[in-house]
Amino acid sequence: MATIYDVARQAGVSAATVSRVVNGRASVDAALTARVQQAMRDLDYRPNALARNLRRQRTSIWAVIISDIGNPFFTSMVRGVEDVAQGAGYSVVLCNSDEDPAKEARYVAAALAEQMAGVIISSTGKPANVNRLIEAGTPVVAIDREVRGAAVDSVLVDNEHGAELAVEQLIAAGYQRIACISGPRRLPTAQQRQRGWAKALRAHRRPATDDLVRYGDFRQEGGYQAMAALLDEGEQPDAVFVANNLMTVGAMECLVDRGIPVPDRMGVVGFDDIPWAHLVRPSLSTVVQPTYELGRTAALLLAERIAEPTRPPSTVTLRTELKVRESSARSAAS
Amino acid sequence: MATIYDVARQAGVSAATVSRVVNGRASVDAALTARVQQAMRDLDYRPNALARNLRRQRTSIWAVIISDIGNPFFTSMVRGVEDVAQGAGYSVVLCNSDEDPAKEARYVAAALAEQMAGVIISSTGKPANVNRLIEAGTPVVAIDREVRGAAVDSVLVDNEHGAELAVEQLIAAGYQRIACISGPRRLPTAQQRQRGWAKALRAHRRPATDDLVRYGDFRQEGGYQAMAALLDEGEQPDAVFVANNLMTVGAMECLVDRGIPVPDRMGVVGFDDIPWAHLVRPSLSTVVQPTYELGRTAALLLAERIAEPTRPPSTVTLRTELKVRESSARSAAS
DNA sequence: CTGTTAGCGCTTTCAA
DNA sequence: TTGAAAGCGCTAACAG
Repeated sequence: MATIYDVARQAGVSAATVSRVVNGRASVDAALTARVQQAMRDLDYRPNALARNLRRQRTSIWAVIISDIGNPFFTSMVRGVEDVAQGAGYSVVLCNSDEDPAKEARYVAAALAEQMAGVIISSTGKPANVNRLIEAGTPVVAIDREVRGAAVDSVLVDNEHGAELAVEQLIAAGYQRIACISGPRRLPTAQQRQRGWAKALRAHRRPATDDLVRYGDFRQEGGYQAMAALLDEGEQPDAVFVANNLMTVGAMECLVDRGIPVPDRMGVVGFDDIPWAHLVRPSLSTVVQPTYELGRTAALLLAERIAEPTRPPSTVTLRTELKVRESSARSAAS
Repeated sequence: MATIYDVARQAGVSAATVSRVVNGRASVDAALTARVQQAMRDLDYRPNALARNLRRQRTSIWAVIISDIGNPFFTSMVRGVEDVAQGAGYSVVLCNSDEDPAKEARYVAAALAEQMAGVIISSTGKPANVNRLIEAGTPVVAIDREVRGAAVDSVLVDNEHGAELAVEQLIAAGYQRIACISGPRRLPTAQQRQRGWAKALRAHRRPATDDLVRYGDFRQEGGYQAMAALLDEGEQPDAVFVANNLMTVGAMECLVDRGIPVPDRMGVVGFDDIPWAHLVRPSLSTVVQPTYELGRTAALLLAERIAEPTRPPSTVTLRTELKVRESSARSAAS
């Protein structure tokens, strides 16, 4: 690999001049600029970002640490981040923590060691990881999941309200015993959605007892098992609110396997959409989150924090919306 | 951020000794080691990877450049890569080229500038990008998509054979005019799958003419449009082989919208599975790829190439398997 | 406008 | 076993 000195020699100038040309700096003589550019082409010169970053004490890469790359939720979120990042001159790399705090810790350590310019993180729930970033002075924005015990810019959605909407709809459709498949207890999103479920039920004087709740892992398999548990353990719900998209798919799968017709014998509403929700039969009613906007907003916030590191952290909460499809619209009352 | 010199001062040793401790090097006196470790803890010292990498002339990060993070195909592939990488002491970052050669070029440039230890790439089809890596001496492995015009380690699947299996099954089920929704013309995977379709048809003396082929973009929307075109332009196929998973979903969507019953009036087989293929009604028959294994194998190949940079490139081809579900199993002959 | 010089933080000879 | 010193490739003062 050619270095800046090779280029300098070839062009008959100093390394500083090459550096100026590379960085489009102030008035370098046109003739020299041309010579340098020619030399760079001849030598196929590529600046070594490692050296540059070391010297500058900053990089131009953002890390997005997501908790499950298998969740389509993140697909469009990442696009939102990328679009903003690119406009602001940053590259984005994705790190998949797979809901594993240890894996997340490794990526946080890497982001720190590599002096990443900023981090957007959908936390697995360990505030320690986020705090490590903050203490080291790395600009960071929490996305999707609030991080308790860390003063950090955050972009969230109104989880509780979205869950209420979902349950209200099930109630309006005439369902009586509405269960909840919640997520990992440590995750605020799961807690908030479960709380929304309970709140809506209580508002209508319906039971919102523990035996109507099961906890999954936010994966398809977890949804399947939670649904099975609900069915097997004699609670006899006639509807279920599922706190995340992948688990909703799993729950549906279970219902299909058991031959329980949806929505007639079981109403289903899930939190967060899936791109093919309407292809599934019956099509899935879901609480839709503005995923792209979530990513965009987080990126904007990150850019602002980088520009102004000392300003107090802010939280943006985006609205969710209920999309009623077939799975929650019973044709006949029970 | 504390530097190695801060630690050295605090522990009353030289920076070299700290470095030795950090890197677990040869015999450093036990007492000194203890003092250094204490100092590191006191100062919350984290080695600066930029400086280290600059000095060592290598990093411990692999970049995986994928063409569409929205495709579940990549989810499990990435897990395969991560599992091997971690065992070998590397971190993995994901870059989403979004099927855009320009975006891909940017990530290749970044990988080069950041002196990434290796790259696994599902190419958008521009050999130039891959060649840039090879010429710069960066270890690289092509995954899923062969790169023509580049001598590179590759992990592929038997696309042509998988497509043949799919079409054979449609023929066996009694379908007569079997269309093909192929992918971007520039992509070898699309070409190979289309070729497999044609080969199977010819083997049975069936027409495999151009008017039975439409080209999508490997996205859901493209599949929808291609299906619509097939329907609207008077070809009247009674079955369709779709060259990728997302497009299969789009095609199904179109069929639902048009009220065309699958598999009775239209048989469908797609290439590459989706995690919820059996939830869709009718459930989707697909050619299944060993995605996790694909990732694993690519990672293994990359590790080997890093260890032995001069060995000739090798290509590993993995087998596909046909999973027959409802969408290709017509109950009554036409 | 251009070149000289001094590091960024780390590792690695080379001596002691 | 330990330390001093050089230098990875680049940028940013500072002179000229």
